[in-house]
Amino acid sequence: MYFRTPSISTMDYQYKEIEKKWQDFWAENQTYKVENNSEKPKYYVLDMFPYPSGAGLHVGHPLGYIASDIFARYKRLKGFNVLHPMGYDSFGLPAEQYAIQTGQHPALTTEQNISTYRRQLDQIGFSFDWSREVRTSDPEYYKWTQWIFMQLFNSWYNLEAEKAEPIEALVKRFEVTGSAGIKAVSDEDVLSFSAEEWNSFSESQKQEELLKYRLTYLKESTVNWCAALGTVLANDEVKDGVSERGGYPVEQKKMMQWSMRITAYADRLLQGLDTIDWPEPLKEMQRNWIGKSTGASVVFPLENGGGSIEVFTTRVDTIFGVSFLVIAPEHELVTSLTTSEQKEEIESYISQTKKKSELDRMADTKTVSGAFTGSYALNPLDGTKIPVWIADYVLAGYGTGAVMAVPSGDQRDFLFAKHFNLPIIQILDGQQDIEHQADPTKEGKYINSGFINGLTHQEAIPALISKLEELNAGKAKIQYRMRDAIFGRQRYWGEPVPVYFKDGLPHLIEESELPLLLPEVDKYLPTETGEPPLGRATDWKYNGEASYELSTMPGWAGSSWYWYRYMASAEDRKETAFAPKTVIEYWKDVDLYIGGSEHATGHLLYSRFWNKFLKDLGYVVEEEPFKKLINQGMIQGRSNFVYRVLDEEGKGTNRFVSYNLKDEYKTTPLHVDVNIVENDVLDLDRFKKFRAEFENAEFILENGKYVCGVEVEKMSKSKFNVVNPDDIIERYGADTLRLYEMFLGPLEQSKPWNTNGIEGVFKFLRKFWKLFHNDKFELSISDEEPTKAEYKALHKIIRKVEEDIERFSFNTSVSSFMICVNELQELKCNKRKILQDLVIVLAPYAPHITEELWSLLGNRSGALSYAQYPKFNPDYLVEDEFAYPISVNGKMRMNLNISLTLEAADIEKLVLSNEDVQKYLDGKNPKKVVVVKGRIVNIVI
RNA sequence: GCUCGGGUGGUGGAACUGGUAGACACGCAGGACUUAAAAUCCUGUGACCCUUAAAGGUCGUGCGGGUUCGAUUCCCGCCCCGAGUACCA
Repeated sequence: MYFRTPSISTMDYQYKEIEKKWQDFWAENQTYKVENNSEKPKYYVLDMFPYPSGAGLHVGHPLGYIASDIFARYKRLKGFNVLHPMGYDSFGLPAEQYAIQTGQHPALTTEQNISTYRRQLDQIGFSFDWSREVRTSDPEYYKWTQWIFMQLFNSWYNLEAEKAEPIEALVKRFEVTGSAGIKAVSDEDVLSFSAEEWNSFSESQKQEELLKYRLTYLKESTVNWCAALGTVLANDEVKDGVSERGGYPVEQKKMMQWSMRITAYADRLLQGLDTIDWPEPLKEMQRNWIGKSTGASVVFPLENGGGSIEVFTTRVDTIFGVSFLVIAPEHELVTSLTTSEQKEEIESYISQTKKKSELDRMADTKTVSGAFTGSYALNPLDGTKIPVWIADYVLAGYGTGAVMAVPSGDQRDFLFAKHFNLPIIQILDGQQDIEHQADPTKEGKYINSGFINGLTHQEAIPALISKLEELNAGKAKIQYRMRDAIFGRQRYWGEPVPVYFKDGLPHLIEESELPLLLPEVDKYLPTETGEPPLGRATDWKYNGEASYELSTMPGWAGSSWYWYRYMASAEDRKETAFAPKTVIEYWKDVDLYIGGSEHATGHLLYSRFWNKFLKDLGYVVEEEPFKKLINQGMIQGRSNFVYRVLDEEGKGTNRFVSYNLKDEYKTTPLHVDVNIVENDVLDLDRFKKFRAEFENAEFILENGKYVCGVEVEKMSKSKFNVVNPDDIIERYGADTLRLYEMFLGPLEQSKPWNTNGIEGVFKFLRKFWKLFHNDKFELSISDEEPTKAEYKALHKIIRKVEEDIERFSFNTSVSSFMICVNELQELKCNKRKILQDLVIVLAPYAPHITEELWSLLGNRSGALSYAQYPKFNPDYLVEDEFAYPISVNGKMRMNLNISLTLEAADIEKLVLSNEDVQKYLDGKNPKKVVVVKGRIVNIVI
């Protein structure tokens, strides 16, 4: 027997002292500092880093971090060299909005917010290697974000090689063979020129042309302009026609903007999804966002010569069913197509459309509207005259902004044709009921369709494509929904773009001049002339003369490569690369990434894009950055309500009625701070202090208690339902918080925060503590050989936790820990051979209490984190008997203990001869007896 | 509308490949200890029926069907909730 006197252990479980002690120990001893060279296999566990907001962490934020920390700690025990870093996505709008209101520099608020976050994170006992922290707003970091921007500027996408290449390679080809034979992803308006012509271009002509090929480029394009935020927004930052942050209106506006040629990677981004282990809904969202459709582009010549309308269609086989063309009201040909008779009608329709906001236009998809231009196009295959209409159901931004309308096959075209009385032509004998609705079928043989009459869908498509190619009137085409990403923001708190302007053309600054620091400004608002805030910086010129780009980079810039910066240790960061090549070759990619699904089409798509680009240039080694990804569910708020009694006039009194009695009164519900409610029972004294007006409140109680109402809502201050992890830790400790967040349910499911069950988890830890101590709370450990039952309890949990962690089922291991401790308590087990292994198994979940017990057991402090996970021995679980459930006609009737050495035939005999079974048989012979060894017996009568 | 999740006790949830539905925990009820309270421990707890009790029976995983010796799990049809997306030609 071991006894230990003074110190923490002579008392009940003292989580506060224990947790403080070990958090300090880990920090002082740099327990979780990772080396970049190791004999061990690597494992990279990454969390989506937070934006450090002023509100601090609430109880929902750490959910994913706890899961990833358990995983990281588990992998260490399993002998992996684990990279588990944390940092801050510290550029962003809220700090800047705050700066605008208060004049305080965003760097300052950001710094303060970060220290709050850090304090809160440290309290939870994460095993992060803080020596590798990154902050996207740190010049030492954004230097490399700017550097990557420069690489993009200096690259083009070669479709033959299917990868990005240095722009010099393109220049060389222009110099030797001109533009002929170049297959590149570029703007549409690229010039055709010979080598001689290229060589005779002026420098600025050359630069202008190259800009059309660069992977980041400046171009006049239609952007989402948000006046309230004073900036453009990317498509993924606009939701339902309003800004995602703040919900301000967004309008379409033409502006000169930096863009990223992400469309060059559309197909690789799509293909890559098949190679990574991500949640299916997330992959689906990315597929939809990329929106690949295979079809054909067809050119319809105009009747009066001079020009044509190009359309994109996925059903070129329906071309003989086209009875009109529709172009978007914004289409560039609208003016020239409009005849003088139709001018008034068209103009009134366009002004009508403009008045409709984006939101109305999306909401109202039922009403059919449009106007006839007065002009006709010709079907390129048979010369049929086809009227050209405009309508707002055709979007300017997709395809060519023009469609060929086939009313018999497309419901929208059908409605339009019915409304304006246009012909509906059947094209397949398989189409049904086209008097009443369109039938998009591909079944049957073509009719009314010229040379494809009698063909099937399969046969018609290639025949049409080759015919169209022959006539020079169309070709097969693949269309993507995804657009190039706008990359500039007219804001202050972001990375400056390392570009200056000379003769109206952009030029990169020298690499040696990085980082281009964010200049000081007097105010964080646009200038009087409407330029972005950087326009306020005085004397901010390149070489004292040339203007810098005044936009800054968008929020996603810094987060599109940060996982590589973590690979670089503090020493590595002195080197001249974002991370040393050897280090990137060691860590390669992220093995497990945990974060929210809200980043599906933003961060996760841009990161994959930049990763592929960096790989093309040879800076990184993997095509996909995040091998496995898990979405943690959202933790919603759980609001509590009190019910204020109303008097006859409907005015609020100072009486409050308990939830189940409220229907007997006229009441109005009132949010009450969830922190003064426990298990939905209101703490009356604290309620009286909650607000001055409640000081003399009276209560109508049920069973002596005031029961509150409950509703699930978003966690927010105004609903008084925010639960701060600090409060939970104060009351129960970090280990309880960690276990409880996992115990709440499956990681990926969204669920409301509800502290109702937290006591059970806390009790479990106290029981666990007691296993090591006697009634006087003195350490009491036995070196005796454990019994079979004790070994069995231990080895059950060893295996269970392994299985659970590998499938990210953290909630079920917590239950199993409880079962194990209950069993050991029952067995009064205090044997070292059992408890020490149990300490290791529990360590990833509850690192503080286990460290304390580990050292109380006489082990070296801190060594627990790198201990060896106990080896599961199935021998301990072997049973010689099993209580077979005996079913009769599928209904479980009883259990019979039968030796597991018996085979099916013997079991059957044994069961049928049993007295109780005989009762069910009632003298009859069973029709069939199913025996599954070790599982079940089913008797069919 | 389309796509993807999900419907299990009073509550959170468990049941991993078709094999004892409701583990574990909360809550609730009763009891022990205590002058008392807290803490702790013990017992019970899906619904209904029968019974003094022991025991027993019927129903039961959103609804309706199917496959199977056996279905929360597989198949078909429907209802409800949540998320994403939306005139994408």
